[in-house]
Amino acid sequence: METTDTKTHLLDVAERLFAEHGIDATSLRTITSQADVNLAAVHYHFGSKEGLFQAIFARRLDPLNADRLRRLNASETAAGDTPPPVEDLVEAFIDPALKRLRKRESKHFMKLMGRIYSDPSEMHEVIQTRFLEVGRRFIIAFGRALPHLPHEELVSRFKFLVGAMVMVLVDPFPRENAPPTLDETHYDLIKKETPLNHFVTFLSAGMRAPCSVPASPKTRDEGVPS
Amino acid sequence: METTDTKTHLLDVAERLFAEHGIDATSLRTITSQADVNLAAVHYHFGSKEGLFQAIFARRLDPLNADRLRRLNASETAAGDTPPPVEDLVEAFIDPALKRLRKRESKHFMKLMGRIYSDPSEMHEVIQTRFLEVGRRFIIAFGRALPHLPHEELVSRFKFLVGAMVMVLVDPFPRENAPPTLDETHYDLIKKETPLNHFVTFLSAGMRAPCSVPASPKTRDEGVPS
DNA sequence: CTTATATTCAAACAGTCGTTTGATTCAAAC
DNA sequence: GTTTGAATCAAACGACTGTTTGAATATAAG
Repeated sequence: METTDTKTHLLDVAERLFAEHGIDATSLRTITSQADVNLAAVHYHFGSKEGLFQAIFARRLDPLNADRLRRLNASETAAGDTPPPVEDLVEAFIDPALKRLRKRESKHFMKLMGRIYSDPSEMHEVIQTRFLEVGRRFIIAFGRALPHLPHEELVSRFKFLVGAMVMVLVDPFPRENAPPTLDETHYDLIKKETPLNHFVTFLSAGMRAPCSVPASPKTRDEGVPS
Repeated sequence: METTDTKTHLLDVAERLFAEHGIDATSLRTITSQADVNLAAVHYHFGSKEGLFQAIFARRLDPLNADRLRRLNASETAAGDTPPPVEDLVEAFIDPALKRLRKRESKHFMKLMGRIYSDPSEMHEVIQTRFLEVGRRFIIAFGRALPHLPHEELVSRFKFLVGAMVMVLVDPFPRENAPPTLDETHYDLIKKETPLNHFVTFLSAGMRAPCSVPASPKTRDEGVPS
């Protein structure tokens, strides 16, 4: 019955190292030595390095997306016939991620997930596939709440929203653009994480903005000024 | 005088491969074979793989940031005593990047830069150092345009802005959440890039949003509600 | 105890990596 | 022509990678 211990221990150590140093830069020997298990244990329990990677995502990503969809459904039923307010949609998408970022258990995974968004490897399409349904559902919901918005601009705005979230996942602390002062260490670090209401306020205002003018006449390609 | 040809050729091929497949996943042998130069040429001209990487950024990042600061200064002098409108600040920050994204010359580099933002390697701090002054200047400018905003929330919002931009740099096309249909290939791909006015509209509205309420009483950490 | 199954282990495999070396080619200077 | 320095080249270096193997060990069943 030590199997489960070895497996979960490997998952924990690997997701932390993957998040901190990247996937390619983390060797199986580093993982297994820090986890105090034999090198071959990875292939015995997960088949390969990519199997280990996929197991990490299978463990955490599905509950995260299920949480998002659950809260989206709750907002929609609570709103009845009318579409739910934009704030609720933003919060239903963002808060499940921020909540996990605050919890020690999923902290490293959320950073890893943020990193994966801008990774081109085959790992990318794995989570992109898992993310597809959630993205589709939220775009539909935002489209109902903002029916005046052209579909193309709606997709752009949802991408901005995801980008803002990813940036916070990768680098959760709203650090000053200067090295931290000494008395900052007295603060509880949890309190310094980007708060949910910052997210909701900013992104809801952006989502609600009127449509862009079809073309900005100034600052075309470059060079010759108009 | 073939030195310059070899050097720039190496830079061009390397920045394309780094952007497409990642830095760790791109070997020097892949680069040199695609560039039709000898393997040792990398170490002769750049000293190491990281030297090559830094040369790629030295070539493109400083002009990009100089462009941003030039436009920021232009907006500030045009506005006189009053702070420039938020739209101009957003555009001064975003447009130099989007402009280069449209140009074939810097297209791959912008994607590479977007990827670096969520990379933890030592490369990250290299560009973070170069980015520091620009970020500081823009945060000051936004703070003048939005004096009612607490500094902490201002920093959060600027991070959202950067995150939205990075997401677009990494994945420039506002693709549907479905595989592209056949007739999409008839469109000019340039026309499908995320337009600047989508950016400015969304991010200016988010920047201008009123301050968040200090704490959202609902949905605290989890479990026990306060 | 014996058998069978699941797990761990040390050791090696074949391959790739960034880097270095030393000879060779090339172009301009004298 | 000779010399000098920069530039290119094939070849190898040692280290590290993910993966595989087969024996050793533990655990539980018959």
